Amino acid sequence: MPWGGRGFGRRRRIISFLQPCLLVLLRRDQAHGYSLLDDLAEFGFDPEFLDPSLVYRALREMESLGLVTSEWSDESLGPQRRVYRVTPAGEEYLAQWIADLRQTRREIDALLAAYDATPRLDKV
Amino acid sequence: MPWGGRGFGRRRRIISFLQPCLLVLLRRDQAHGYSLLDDLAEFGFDPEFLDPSLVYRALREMESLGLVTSEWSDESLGPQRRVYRVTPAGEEYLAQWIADLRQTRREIDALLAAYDATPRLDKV
DNA sequence: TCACACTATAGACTATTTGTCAATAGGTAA
DNA sequence: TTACCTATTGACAAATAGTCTATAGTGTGA
Repeated sequence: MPWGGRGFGRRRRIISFLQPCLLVLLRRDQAHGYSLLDDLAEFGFDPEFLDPSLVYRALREMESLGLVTSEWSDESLGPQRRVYRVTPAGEEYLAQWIADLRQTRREIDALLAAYDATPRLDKV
Repeated sequence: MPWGGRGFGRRRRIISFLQPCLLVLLRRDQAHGYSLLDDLAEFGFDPEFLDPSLVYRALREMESLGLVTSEWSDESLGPQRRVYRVTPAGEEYLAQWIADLRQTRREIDALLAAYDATPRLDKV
């Protein structure tokens, strides 16, 4: 065959928006999953419709990658909390992620510009 | 159970960047899959690494949704081409998609702003 | 005239990511 | 002792993305 499959190669996708948002919040201050659930509203997540398991899963996955660490804390009332904080590796990773998002932003801008440059025929 | 799963609810995801890009290109002028492969470079896709099957699949899926229509054309040399064009429904859908991307852009901006506002401790 | 390259489309399969749903458990207040 | 809020986890299903292979027409050069 001439070239075979190629996919997107090295190209990173636009999403996994949740994880960088969590890292940015944790960078400000260590926190536990349940509180982050509300803090995410800052980035457009509606706490009312965001399933907590998505947040917990994202945190555990980042921990498995060494981007955050956690420890149990029972300083508060109610059930124990797992408190997360960002590691130096997490800082590095986030920096890349941010660079990626800036690129993504440029690509979205390119699409929006192209859209705006071609007026809809039935509206002219 | 108190609330049960909630996911992101109605929230549309950021991706499927490919499909809106294709619609924007087709809105400019009808085209066939293979030529779109190169045109996508405008939006940051590297034609060298973009697997053609992704483009064809996206086009067929959009056709099944009634966003585009296609017809065979053998006006050219070489194998037959399936030429696509946008339907009014596709126009409507794209308009929503664009609105969505503007929102996405705002959310990315919010994240970037939050990131920039919190200097990295070990670099202060 | 055969091999090869290029244009063009399609299908099957895998992997990854997202989203849903249910379970568990400590504490408080009625 | 029931109901409710905080808090975390796991299993599973659905959707999306990515890889690889197959097919086929046409032109070019050995």
